[in-house]
Amino acid sequence: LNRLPEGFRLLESMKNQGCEPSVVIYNTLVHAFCKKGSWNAGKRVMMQMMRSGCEPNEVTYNTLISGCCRVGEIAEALVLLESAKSKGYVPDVITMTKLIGVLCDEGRVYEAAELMQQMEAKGCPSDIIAYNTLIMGLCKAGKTKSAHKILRGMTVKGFTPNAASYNTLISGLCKDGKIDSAAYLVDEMENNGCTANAVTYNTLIHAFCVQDRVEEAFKLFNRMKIQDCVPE
RNA sequence: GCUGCCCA
Repeated sequence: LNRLPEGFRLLESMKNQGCEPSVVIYNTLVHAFCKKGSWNAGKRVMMQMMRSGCEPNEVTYNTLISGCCRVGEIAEALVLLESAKSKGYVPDVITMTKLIGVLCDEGRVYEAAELMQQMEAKGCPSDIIAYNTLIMGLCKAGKTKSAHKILRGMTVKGFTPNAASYNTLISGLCKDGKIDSAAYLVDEMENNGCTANAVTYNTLIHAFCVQDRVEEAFKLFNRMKIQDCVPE
């Protein structure tokens, strides 16, 4: 990583020899900077590649947007998203999910939900993980009720909630002190063909213990053994 | 050449 200047020098000599660096080479440099946490250096590389007549592609944008998300630079990420869109690029679900997650972390859940709406409207299909990320954001914002609504809504859109979906909501409810609703969700998840796993039980057992409801914790512990789910 | 989710 301290050899980035060398990379630049190499780039220069390539150009001097009339060998134009490919997009992939530029992207590699952008990635190196982003991994280091300096998206702005990455952006400078992008500007340089444009100056040399090499158009950034989807990967360039995905890399830079991810780099911004990694350090919580939301404003810049959104700017990049716009310029990507203006070039007709559709960032992939993974990049979008990172943005959604980072927006949620900042408490900007509403914008996150909107972003997801937009991508679906664009025919860029979201997926379970994107939904789970949003559900988590809603839980963190204390909106467990909306989170539950989303979880039910995703079924309608053809996505089957998985264990992580339910675990996220269960965890959110527990942190909100609503252990009983959380425990009830286990039934709901199993009625929907989703098996409770070790994370599910861990979450609930921990929550019951914290509230000194040890007998109930034990009940779950036994149930988990009956389902031969490996305790951690 | 980029790559996202659940408890502790």
